[in-house]
Amino acid sequence: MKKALRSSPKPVRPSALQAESLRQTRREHAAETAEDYAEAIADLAASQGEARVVDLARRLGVTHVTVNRTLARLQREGLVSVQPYRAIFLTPAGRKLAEECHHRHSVVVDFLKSLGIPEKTAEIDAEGIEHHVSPGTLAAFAKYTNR
Amino acid sequence: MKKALRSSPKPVRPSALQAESLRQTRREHAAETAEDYAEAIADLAASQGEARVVDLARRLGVTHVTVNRTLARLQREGLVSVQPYRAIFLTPAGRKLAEECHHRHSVVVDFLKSLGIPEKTAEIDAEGIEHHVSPGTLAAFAKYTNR
DNA sequence: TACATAATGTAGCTTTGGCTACACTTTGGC
DNA sequence: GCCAAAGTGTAGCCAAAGCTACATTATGTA
Repeated sequence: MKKALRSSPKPVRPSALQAESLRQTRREHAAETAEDYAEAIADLAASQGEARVVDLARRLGVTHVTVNRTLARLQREGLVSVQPYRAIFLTPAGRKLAEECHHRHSVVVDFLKSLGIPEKTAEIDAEGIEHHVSPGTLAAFAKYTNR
Repeated sequence: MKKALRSSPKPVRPSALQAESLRQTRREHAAETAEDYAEAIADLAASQGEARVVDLARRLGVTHVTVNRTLARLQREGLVSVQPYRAIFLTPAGRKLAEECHHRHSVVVDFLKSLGIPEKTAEIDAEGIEHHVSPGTLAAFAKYTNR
């Protein structure tokens, strides 16, 4: 084998770190859906009294079928409580998650706006960014916003 | 139906905007993998002369099987060129993507570090954030870093 | 040159999250 | 109280991205 060319034992850059970062990013991904749902359910409950499947579907931009199946998973995971043809409720764990998400979302949006980014762009980018912000980075964002 | 409670025609918050944001975030998601692969291949080619499946697997933190199947997709999409048992090459489109990603990654990492976030955290968070940063936000990041 | 080992490829499974099409419940209004 | 329409549920399809187990190819070295 051409040792010099193929898989040198100690690569120039710490690929192990990058691999771990990417692995973490991927792991987070399943949780992102849960966060979006929790936040949407909390919002709907606050603004309309209860969250229904159609409302969630509209809100999340998917069909009611996808909402249904995802809710089943979230129930397995103990975040929501669903009964056929009834409104959707967050469990205490789900409520906690929703609150954390809402807070994180606000911090990210405010931070982006304080950088001079227009509201609409800030909202769109925050939706993607918020799930990947570590506590330390979130704190730095908050600190900058209130500087 | 309880009109007041269920799916009021004009919700308080612009849920259509949120739905669109989320839809966009999801759409981007398939592209994230492509970006990670393009960047990794370019990096490996630069540092080791060529990119091989095992190197990519190590780098991305997945098995060689996953790398293989993903490469097949990226070839369908015209980003890489692969031949059995041969090194992996980026097409011009793939190279362009890799350069953009590398640039975006650098900007995000430098920005986070300039906020006082430690290098390691900055790297990890950037890996998740970089795929969701719009051009406008990226420009704002760069401007802040060089302020 | 032969062969052991590393690299690569393939088969087939899983989960997640999309979808359409169709079936069944609820419910508001007549 | 009926019934159409809205809401909800189910069946079954797809693609992406992960995996293990096994088969095949390349290649450095003895």
